[in-house]
Amino acid sequence: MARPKFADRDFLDAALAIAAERGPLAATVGAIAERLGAPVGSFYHRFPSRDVLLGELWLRTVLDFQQGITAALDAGDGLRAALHTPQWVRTHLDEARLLLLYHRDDFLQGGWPEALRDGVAAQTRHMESGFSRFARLVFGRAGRDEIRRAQFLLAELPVGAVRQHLQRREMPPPIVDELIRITYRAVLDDYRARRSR
Amino acid sequence: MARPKFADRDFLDAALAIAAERGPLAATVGAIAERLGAPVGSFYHRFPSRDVLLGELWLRTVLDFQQGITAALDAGDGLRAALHTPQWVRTHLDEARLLLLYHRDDFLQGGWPEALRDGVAAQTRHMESGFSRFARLVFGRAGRDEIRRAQFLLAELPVGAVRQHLQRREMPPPIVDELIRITYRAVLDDYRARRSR
DNA sequence: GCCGTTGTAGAATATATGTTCTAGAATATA
DNA sequence: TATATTCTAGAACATATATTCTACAACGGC
Repeated sequence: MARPKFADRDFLDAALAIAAERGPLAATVGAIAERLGAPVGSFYHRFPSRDVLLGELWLRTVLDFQQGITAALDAGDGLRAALHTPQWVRTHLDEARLLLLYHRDDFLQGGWPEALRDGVAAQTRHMESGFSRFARLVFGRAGRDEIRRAQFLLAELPVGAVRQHLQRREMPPPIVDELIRITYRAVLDDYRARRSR
Repeated sequence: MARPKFADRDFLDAALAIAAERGPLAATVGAIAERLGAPVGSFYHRFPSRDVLLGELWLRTVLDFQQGITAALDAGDGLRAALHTPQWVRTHLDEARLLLLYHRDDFLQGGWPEALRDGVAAQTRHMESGFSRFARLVFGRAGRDEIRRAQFLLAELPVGAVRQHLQRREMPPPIVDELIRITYRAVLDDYRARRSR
């Protein structure tokens, strides 16, 4: 066989760099190949379509991100799970821009490629089970209200607090963690107060 | 002059409907004209470019949104300002999707058209002065830390809490306002506790 | 050393989309 | 009524981009 000059990973990494810099739309097949010094033919030798490449990029990124949250939940530490987002963002600025500044579907021209459907569905399930676990961990049960609060503490709050810094391509300052801590405690206290009434 | 069949507003509204439904990318000149039953020639008779149309759409929407926050600040009611987002979202679902689910620049192909630069700069200033006013209102001063907290309470928190509902095209339920209230109070209390130490 | 396989290389193709151009209809004003 | 102006109408054009196609180079096994 011929000596491969480029690996799958190279294309994924190039796409990540471009997407983090100028948005996922800028990650065209031409731009990716050019950044790598590769011909577009080589691209299509590895990936059946641009959608598959970007889909895989999104998936590998979100899985890496979720791993930290899952680990915190395994350790029974809800606050650490909520603080994982700013932490992860600090060590994965490019990936974080990709993941937290855009929607899943902004990456794709068509819908999700058949080959990735299962992966995306599994990711969704994993995320939802994370919310349930969190709810049970900190609220003691996982009813509708508890899950909604879990989504808030685990996702909306940390992502919201981090967004403006991602947009400026800067690391989230400590005040971000502080705001998350304050809110985390307040929502828990409120829940307990409500229960005991 | 010939009888106009279409007004500027018609094109803006058509673009809004399409963008709210399928994202700003789907608001192509062709799609907008088709939705209106207008020829593309008529489009370019009114707007010098697609970027100008989408830029104007974004501007008119954000100005409408900000008005409610400004009114609340005028009335000296910080909590109402923070709760304005879910309120406004409930009565402006399409506009809210446009504004809160996408970035300013996702609308445009090129940069901001010269004609809109001033408007955007004015909007930015208005927003920043809103944060300052809020900081002074609820914290008593507008230093770096107070402004950061203001951004959190006025923008990141409410927008974050509302996002998942926008994505599902549903009205934010009351729990959203509840979470905002809880967090609002907690951040204020924390600030006062910190000051008195 | 020959051949099939794997990959590089980049030209060619198809399509989508923003923009311009040409033609003609409707209306106000003279 | 004649004419300039404002629009409608949609074909024509340019460009960007995903994808396919053809040619060839490197390497492993025979």
